[in-house]
Amino acid sequence: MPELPDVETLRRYFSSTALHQKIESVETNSDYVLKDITPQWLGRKLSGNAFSVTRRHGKFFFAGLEQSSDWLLLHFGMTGNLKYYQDKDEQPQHELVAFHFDNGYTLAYVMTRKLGEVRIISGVDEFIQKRNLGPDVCGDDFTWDCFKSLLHGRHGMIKPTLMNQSIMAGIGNVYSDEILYQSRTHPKTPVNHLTGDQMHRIYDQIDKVLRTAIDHQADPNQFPDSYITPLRGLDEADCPGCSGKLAHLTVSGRTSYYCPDCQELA
DNA sequence: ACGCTTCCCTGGAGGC
DNA sequence: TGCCTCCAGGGAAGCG
Repeated sequence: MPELPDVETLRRYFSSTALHQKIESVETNSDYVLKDITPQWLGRKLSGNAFSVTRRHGKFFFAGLEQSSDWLLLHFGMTGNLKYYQDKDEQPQHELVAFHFDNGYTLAYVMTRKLGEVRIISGVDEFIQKRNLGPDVCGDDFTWDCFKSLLHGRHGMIKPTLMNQSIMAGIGNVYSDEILYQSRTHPKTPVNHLTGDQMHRIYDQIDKVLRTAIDHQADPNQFPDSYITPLRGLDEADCPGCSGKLAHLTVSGRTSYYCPDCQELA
């Protein structure tokens, strides 16, 4: 479920392992995830070069190159991961693309369900514009005033609004549930029915929940006891905040976990 | 403008 | 054991 905290954790992993090493070759085991490029072209673009810097916007990861203005773009879909390894017997299953470095190590782009994306792009800001991505919800420009104006005039339900990457970038199904649980808001609340206080709670919890998740390497098992993310998928789990049970419903085609008592629909 | 459905993909779970 | 169906979830596309 790579959402913002997962991708940020992967970005840090990439930065701590794969920077400033000469890329010897690039091996593509499934070209399904390659968009607009061939394995040969990907290899030609990267071989002999080195990654020098990383960026993230929402759920998109970018690695800049030392001797070129191009960027490698990775999107991790629902099941994407990275693994840096040396021995061949450590090679992960479902390694779709392998970046081989001249120090003998390999960085693997791993994904069971192939709903990911690998591209070479010429500019990050240009890509963000072209994809029509909203501001990154952990970015400096995602202020309270910004959040207010993004919601202004909208009539849709709050959960799909938080998940809409062209309104704001980074929140997916799992973390929208946590943010709404922590701010005691029903996922189906129409945006124009939110009170000012409720909106402020949601804004505060976007920051709090995502930073808490990043601080714990996006591992739900390490999240605070007051969080419901670790309880996803359990049947009739106890609500951490009241004596009731958690429930789930479908909102715009996705399963939403919530507490019917703590998150009443106004 | 918004929500709903369908599709993409694959592995794990549950029913028969 | 094996087959079938459903589900997970990010995102795009098409429809009403």
